[in-house]
Amino acid sequence: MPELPEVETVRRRLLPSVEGAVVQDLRLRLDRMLEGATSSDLESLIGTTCTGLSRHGKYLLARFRDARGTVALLVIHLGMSGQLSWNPPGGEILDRFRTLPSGLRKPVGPHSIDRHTHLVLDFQGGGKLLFRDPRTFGRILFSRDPEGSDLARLARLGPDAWQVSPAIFLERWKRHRGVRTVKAVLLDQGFLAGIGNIYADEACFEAGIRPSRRSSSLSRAGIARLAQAVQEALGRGLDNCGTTFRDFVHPDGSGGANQEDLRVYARGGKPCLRCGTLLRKGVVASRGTVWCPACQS
DNA sequence: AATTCGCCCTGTCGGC
DNA sequence: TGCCGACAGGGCGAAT
Repeated sequence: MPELPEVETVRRRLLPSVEGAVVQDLRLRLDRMLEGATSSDLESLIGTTCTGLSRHGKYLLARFRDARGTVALLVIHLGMSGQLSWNPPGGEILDRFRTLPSGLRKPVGPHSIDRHTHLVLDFQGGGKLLFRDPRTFGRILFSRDPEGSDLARLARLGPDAWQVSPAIFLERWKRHRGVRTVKAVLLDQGFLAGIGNIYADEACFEAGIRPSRRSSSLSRAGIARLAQAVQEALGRGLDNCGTTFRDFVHPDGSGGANQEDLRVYARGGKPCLRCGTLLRKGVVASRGTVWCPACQS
C-alpha cells in the first residue's frame, strides 16, 4: 500500500538513474493499466529525455522532453501492490527472496519481467525501468501537459499532505468535515493527497483521536493536533524510507524500515507502546483500523 | 449535495 | 495435505 512516504522514497531513489536518460524503447504489456490514453500515445515517449520526477500525493509524475522541446508526462499510481524498479545497465537480474511463514523461500521483487510486469521502459545505455503490479490496482496515465492539468484524477486531488501548513489544514478540515469519521476525511484524497490507511491510523494515534470520531466533533485544538500528527507520521515514514509489509520495495529491490516503527497499524491486540492497554482493531471507513482505547478519545 | 457501497484483482492464509 | 473461502485495500462510479 504505497502512500506518500513510499512514493516519495521511490521518487528520490529513482531520480538519479532516470533524470537525463533517453527512452530507447517502451512496452505496455497490460493495456488496462493505461487509462485515458493509447499505447501509441505512450510510444511517443520513445526518443525523449526524462527531465525530472515529481510527486503529488500518491502519484508519481515523470516529465519527458523531445528534441523540439515538446513535453509529455507519464503518471504512475502504484495502487496496492505496485513496484517501480530500476535495472541498472548490464541487465543483471538481482534475484531476491523472501521467506514465507511456512519457511518457503520465494522470489520477490521487481528484478525480472514476469506476468505482473505491465510496463517496461528501456533507456539508452541499458538501464530499464519496470512497473510491476500483481493486484493491478495501480494505473498509468499520460498527458501532453507538463502538469497533467487535463487529467481528471489529478484535478480531484487536494494539496499534497507533506506540503500543507497547519493553517491550510485547518481551513480544509472545516470545509471537508461532516458526519464522516475523522479517518474517512484523512483518507479523502480531495482533502489532502497522500494519506492512506497506515498513516491515517498512525496520525490518529499520534493526535490522541479515535479514528471513528465524527469529523465535525473536533475542536480547533484537536484539528491542530491532528495536523501536527499527520506531519509526524509522514515524516517518520519518510525518515524510515517507507513501510514494507509485503509488496512495497525501493527501485533496487530493498525494503523500507517503517514497519518496525509503527505505533498502531498492524498491531491490533498488542499492547499500546504508550500505556500498555491492548490495542483494538475494527473497521472504520471500510478499512481495517487499529487504535488505543485508552490513549485515543 | 454528501456519503456509503460495490466492484475491480491476486496472493496469502486460516479452517476444515 | 489440499482445497476453498475470506481477507486485504485505493479509487471510481453507482446508489442512497
